[in-house]
Amino acid sequence: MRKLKYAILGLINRKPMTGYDLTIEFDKELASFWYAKHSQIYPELKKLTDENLITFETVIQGEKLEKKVYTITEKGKQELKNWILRDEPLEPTPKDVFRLRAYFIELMNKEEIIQQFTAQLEKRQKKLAVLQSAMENLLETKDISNIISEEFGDYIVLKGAIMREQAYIDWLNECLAAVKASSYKTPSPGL
Amino acid sequence: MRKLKYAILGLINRKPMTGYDLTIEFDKELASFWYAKHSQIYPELKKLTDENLITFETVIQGEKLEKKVYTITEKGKQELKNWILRDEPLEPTPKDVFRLRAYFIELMNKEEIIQQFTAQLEKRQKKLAVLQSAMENLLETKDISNIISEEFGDYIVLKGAIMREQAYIDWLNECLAAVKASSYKTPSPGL
DNA sequence: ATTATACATGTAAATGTTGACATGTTTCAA
DNA sequence: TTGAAACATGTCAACATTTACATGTATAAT
Repeated sequence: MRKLKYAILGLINRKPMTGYDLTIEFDKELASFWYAKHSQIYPELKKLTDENLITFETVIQGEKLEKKVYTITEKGKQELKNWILRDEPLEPTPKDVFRLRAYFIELMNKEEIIQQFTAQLEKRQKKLAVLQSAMENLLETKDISNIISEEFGDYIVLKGAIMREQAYIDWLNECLAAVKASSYKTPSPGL
Repeated sequence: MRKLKYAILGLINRKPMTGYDLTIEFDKELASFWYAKHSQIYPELKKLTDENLITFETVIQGEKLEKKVYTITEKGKQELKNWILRDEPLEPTPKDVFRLRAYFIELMNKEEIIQQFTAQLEKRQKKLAVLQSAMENLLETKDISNIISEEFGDYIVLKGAIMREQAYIDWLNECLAAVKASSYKTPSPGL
């Protein structure tokens, strides 16, 4: 599968980067659809170098701090272009711990259900707000008129992330409304 | 983390099951938010048994086929109830290979983009249709009026899956509309 | 009768991922 | 000037997950 391979190849293809830059990029720009820890990135960079898909140049930062700036090779570009056009079957739906808890709703009483769903809703709303302000910023600073551009790629995945979060929030609100409307009364313990 | 532990505990809490039953359950009922292969399930059942969270009874099916029917213990129920009320921070957004490809849109030309997004749209629409017919069936066969019930749990996660797929489809349609409306012309090769 | 499919349970090697350990430099603010 | 935060690169053990290997029974249709 080697998905991390293509995530890294795609990023380095955009512009030469260090392992540290990749780590930041995964945390910031790709966070809404991919992530990787530095402990996974550095070994993968070594592997890609061994496979001649990337090369690096050691650059001295300041007095003595060495960093490795990686650049994609022709071979790397070919593999990347080959991957991007592959038509693969739909992945299994990703795991979601909150939905797993929601499925086992029979283990909670009405108050606990409302508490759980409300807490989740608040977290999701905060996340949505962050995405929306990122979108405002993107629209102010980037030109997305050319669909064959990194900027348009940035735009559509952010748009997708906002729509996904909104749908999650809509679902949580629907669940909360149904639960609150329910006449089921939690038996008072000890009465 | 041991998330599979709680998925299994929750299912066995609903009713006693074999490892095979769990495998089917993950593939069918839980597919929209969890999954596990039998090669992961059997060792986990062994572990949960060692931890006294479940016990099993060997049942003979037909002449000699042995199956192990697992039942949750009191200790298992306690751990499950404890887990369901835990308030944990939002998980990182799940990885999504299609969004990763979409992000690197600059690697495709207009025709390729339309082809990729259309193919994805068709797959998602088929998936949505499956979910919608599952919902029709659920509403016909199950009573979801009691919110503290397995049936209501089944209902809300299915509702959530439908809303999530619809949002994905809406996003794909928006992307396709933007791409098709774009005046950017792919340079004809060789002219 | 035979055969395909579903039922049933496991293990082992490889791969993917996380969390902790380990080390050192540079920059900026107090 | 000193201390915190950011910059920078790595390894290792443990855990999670997949793929392949491995075996056998029961049932239903042909």
